[in-house]
Amino acid sequence: MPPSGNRGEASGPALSRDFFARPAELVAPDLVGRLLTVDAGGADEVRAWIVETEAYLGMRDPASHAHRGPTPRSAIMFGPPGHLYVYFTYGMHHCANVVTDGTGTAGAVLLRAAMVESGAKVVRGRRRAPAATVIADNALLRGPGNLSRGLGLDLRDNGADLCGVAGRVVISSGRGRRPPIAVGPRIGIRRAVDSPLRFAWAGHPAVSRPRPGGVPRC
DNA sequence: CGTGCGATTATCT
DNA sequence: GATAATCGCACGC
Repeated sequence: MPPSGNRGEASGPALSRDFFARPAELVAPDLVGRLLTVDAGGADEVRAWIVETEAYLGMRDPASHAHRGPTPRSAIMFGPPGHLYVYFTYGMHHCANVVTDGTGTAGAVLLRAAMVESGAKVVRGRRRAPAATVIADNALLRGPGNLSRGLGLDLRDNGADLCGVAGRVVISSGRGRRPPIAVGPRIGIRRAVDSPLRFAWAGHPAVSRPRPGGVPRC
């Protein structure tokens, strides 16, 4: 149960479209520490702090789905910033991205992990764990597949506007200091494996493994 | 601590 | 027909 009436204002204003209209490698670290809200005000509301992201640089990035130009799948990344790009992979997982850069220039930030702030019960209901297994709060939204599953994001959310008035998904600025950021190479890709485009909240227990470089152990 | 593997299907060549 | 921005479990050091 939410402890007390912590309304949306405590998380700061929603990020504007201008925030996303920058190169993905700048937006990605800037999204770490922001608050993600899904289904605000509804019975399934979930709020979570973004703790890990990766930047995909469009046509100049061999690892980006947009590398070879627009296709039916990648077209959304060439559109206006501040929208969701959700894709299905490995026959069973969805991954959620935020579209960046200006209209006509492809770019995206993959949301890799988040820490549940409220709505953990809703998330547990979506994660299918083996019977008698309890998933720790830290692990509920750890990994891009688990994050999308736990937040209920799938292909129906592809193209959703993050900056609209009544959108299902909103990212707000948060309050207080920016968290310390650790940087490392991206995970699970076959090409451009060495580019340091993975960004994480340094030392945060909800970050997926392996932890990016320079993070103090424990 | 690390590496390896199978599950399962939308998307691309 | 091949691939894949994953996950969780198995196994070895």
